[in-house]
Amino acid sequence: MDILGAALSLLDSGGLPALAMRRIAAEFGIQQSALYWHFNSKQELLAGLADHILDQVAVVEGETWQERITDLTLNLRTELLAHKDGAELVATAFAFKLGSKALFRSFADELSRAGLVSEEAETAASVLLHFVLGYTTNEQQHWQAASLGAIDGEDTSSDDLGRQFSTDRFVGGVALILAGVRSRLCRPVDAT
Amino acid sequence: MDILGAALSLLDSGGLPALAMRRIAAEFGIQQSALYWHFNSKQELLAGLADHILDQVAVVEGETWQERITDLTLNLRTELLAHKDGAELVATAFAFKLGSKALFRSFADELSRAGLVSEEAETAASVLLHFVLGYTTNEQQHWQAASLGAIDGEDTSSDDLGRQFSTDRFVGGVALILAGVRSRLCRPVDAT
DNA sequence: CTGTTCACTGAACGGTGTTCAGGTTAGGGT
DNA sequence: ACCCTAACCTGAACACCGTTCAGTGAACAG
Repeated sequence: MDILGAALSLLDSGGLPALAMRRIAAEFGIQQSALYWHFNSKQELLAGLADHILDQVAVVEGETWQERITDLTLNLRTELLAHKDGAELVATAFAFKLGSKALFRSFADELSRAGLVSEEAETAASVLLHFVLGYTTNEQQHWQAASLGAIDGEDTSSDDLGRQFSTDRFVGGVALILAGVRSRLCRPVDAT
Repeated sequence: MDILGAALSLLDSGGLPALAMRRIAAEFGIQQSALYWHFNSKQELLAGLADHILDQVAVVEGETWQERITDLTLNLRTELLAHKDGAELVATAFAFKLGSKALFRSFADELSRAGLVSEEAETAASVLLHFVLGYTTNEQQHWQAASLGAIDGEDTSSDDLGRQFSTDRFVGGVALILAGVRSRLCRPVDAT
């Protein structure tokens, strides 16, 4: 299924607007109607592309569970930022189906292993995922809009929103969530 | 500007797909091209509609700051669920511009008043907003898909994802974040 | 030689956001 | 009474979009 490869290179060069069925088909050297033999709809194709991107997130080897989860969020963010409109694509595909449930399980399992009961682990995984996807989507759109405005000569240095997005801000959000997780660990007396 | 009123009633009855420029114009009794005198693009119209929806979130009067913030997230979620595709609309408009920065400030100010330094207050506000928007978007799409499947006779009772969405799950996520916030409050010695 | 499945073509259908030149009203300045 | 300017809107087009469907050819099993 190298159609997704063609779609990915199209995404990298032109962003989400470039992902039209006609363009994907042309990039793959095919007629647009032929795509509907491989995918039932464009939404399914995009979901497949999102999964294909998420498959590339590097696996993580940290000392403590907090390092491992932080690294996982950072790797995820890096992979999303690696493709133009990558965060928005994955975020919408994630909403479409429960999008790459594997990723959700990665977080939930790590949190379970850390000592959370499964329901709280899933809650925390949900909070983490929504933050990573939402924050990174905003961040990426901000940078891309800024680089577009730079061409048009917009003033971007006095942009006080600019300091709102950074790796430090990002890990700050993750750390806040993990602080909440820690408080859930100490409470039960029989923490195995 | 009652165009937004026409658009809102159209959203309530038909969801996001009903928000086509032609349909909005027809509902308002106007030609579609006339909409471009009032808004520069569809995206601006949608952003205005999102703001119009967010203006309706009830103001909150709680005892403690944690009650106030929890109530604020609940009111926000309620307002998003009140309109078909409301959560998705607001989430995408929120990404477009910093969408109703007023809402962000409501959270950040409340957290500042609780005793967080301003940078951490903004981080926590960001985490809260992304969770509310992301979770509610997923939740709404799940219910709407389920009510569509119910017509087609799909089995919805054995859906193990069904238990993933509820008010309790939602406040659980908020509570987890607030637990993280509390841990930030006790750390500085001179917590005023 | 026949039949079936796979992979695809070519052409169309109905819909979309956006643009643009031009028309219509209302109101203020002189 | 005149003109001008601004607000507001029309009508028609433009260039796309996702999706469908009847048909074509190659590969391959019996």
